[in-house]
Amino acid sequence: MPNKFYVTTSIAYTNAPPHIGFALELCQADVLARWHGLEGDARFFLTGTDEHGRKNLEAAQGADLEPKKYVDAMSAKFRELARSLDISHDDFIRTSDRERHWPGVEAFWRRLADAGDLRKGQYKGLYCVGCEAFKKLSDLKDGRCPDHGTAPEAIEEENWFFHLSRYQDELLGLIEKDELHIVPSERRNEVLSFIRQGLEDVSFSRPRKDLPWGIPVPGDESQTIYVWADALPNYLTALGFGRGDDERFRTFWPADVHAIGKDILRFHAVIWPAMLLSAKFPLPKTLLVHGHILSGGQKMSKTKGNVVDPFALIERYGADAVRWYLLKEIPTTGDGDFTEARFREIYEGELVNGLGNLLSRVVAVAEKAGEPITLRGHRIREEIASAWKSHRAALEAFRLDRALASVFDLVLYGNRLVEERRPWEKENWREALPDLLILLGNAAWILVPFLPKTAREMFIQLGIDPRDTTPWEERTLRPKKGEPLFPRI
RNA sequence: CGCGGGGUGGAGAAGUGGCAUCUCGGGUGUCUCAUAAGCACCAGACGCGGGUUCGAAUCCCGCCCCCGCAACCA
Repeated sequence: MPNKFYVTTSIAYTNAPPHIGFALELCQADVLARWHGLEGDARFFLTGTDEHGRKNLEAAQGADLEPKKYVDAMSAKFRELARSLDISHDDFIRTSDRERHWPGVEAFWRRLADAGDLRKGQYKGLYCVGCEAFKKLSDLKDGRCPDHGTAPEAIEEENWFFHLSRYQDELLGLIEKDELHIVPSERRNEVLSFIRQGLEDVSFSRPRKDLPWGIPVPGDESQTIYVWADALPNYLTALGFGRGDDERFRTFWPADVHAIGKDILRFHAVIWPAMLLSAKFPLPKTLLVHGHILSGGQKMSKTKGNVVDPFALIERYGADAVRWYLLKEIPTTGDGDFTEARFREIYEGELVNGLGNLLSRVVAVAEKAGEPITLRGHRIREEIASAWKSHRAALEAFRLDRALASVFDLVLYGNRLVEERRPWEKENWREALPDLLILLGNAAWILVPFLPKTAREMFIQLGIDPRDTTPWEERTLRPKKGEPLFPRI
């Protein structure tokens, strides 16, 4: 009986085109999914788009499109991003999908209601008439709306509320015991201290007149389900929850990893688990929280003109180069920086001159030997074993950046080995090549979940059949030069 | 005293008590198999001030600076 592994990204909000930050999240989740697949686990990898809400409606109006037409087009761009990044997702859920998403959301809502956790209440907020929207204190400048310069008025409206406060203690206990494991620990601390400050009940609906683009509250057509209760259950609805066919749901829930950004930590670490407790469903096991990608040390913003377009980058350098940068250069759980200059440095230094050139020089010599190479490597067994050991430890700790660094360590070691053994000299190649080929073969295997295309190309050039399970020492390879792994640009 | 992080050579990072590590960039030398790639060596750093200790980047106190959050915005 194989283990199951269910990993998700957050669903991307469609009011703007795909952002490099979402590319990061896709890559992280993809590595975990591919890795578990390789380990023989039954894996399920979900991503998708969050298409309701006021901002989507406004964006559609701004583009002079029907909301549905607008989100169809935007959602397609996110799918396209996943495709061009070689993401291996098994499903793509859309919150506007009335067949696949809505029934589960409604069923989930009813479970919360049945648990006695939904009640009508007064939502108090600061309403800016100019914006026709509620404002947060942090949105205001000197108590005034920055866009209109007017002080918002305090108004109340009737909403459905979720009894979040009821789950405060239970939640605290689960996170303290790491039954809901939050990675990294700084984020866990943040959540714990937030919960200890006391949780308030949270508004789960909006009047339909203010928020017409969304799912109506079951049994109360005057209200629309608000983002938490609409978007978060995507992790369930994609598995078939609420649609009668719930075999996948029974197999894969709870999620093993929700990959999310630090900006939505609270929703995933507090509101979502509380909703699941209320619905009597098991909680996700791990929240993997990544940071933000800055551009030249600054937040990306359209006005600064420093927004990085993932498509242009992939077009120019290839999916694997982008994956390498996002997975290795950006600390998995911290903030990272992105500039094209830095990207080029890494591309040339690590991929062109490092990995690509090493493969190239070893394969070239092996080909010139003019006969198949029988692998009898043994002198580097320790180095290989230690690379795998640190790789695996890093993966298990969700440090994908360090896990990838072990490949680069092998590259550095490989280049030193080439200098030391001088395989291009006739009397040396028989002795030197087996170790070098084994080293590259292992590097390729480590790379499989990270840079799938590159790994495949390495296998081809090395003459390795990835389905072959005989020990390295019993194989004979016929390496053959191909195109450079990473062309100079 | 709202909460949580952080400040290590020119850049990016590792390092929670024992000679400060790695990559990029700079300099010098060198190999010639390779994608004008590789390898070796050199220069260069622990925000500031106290304290604990035989010994502190690491622990404690104070200060300065930066970032995120401060709930209904994904």
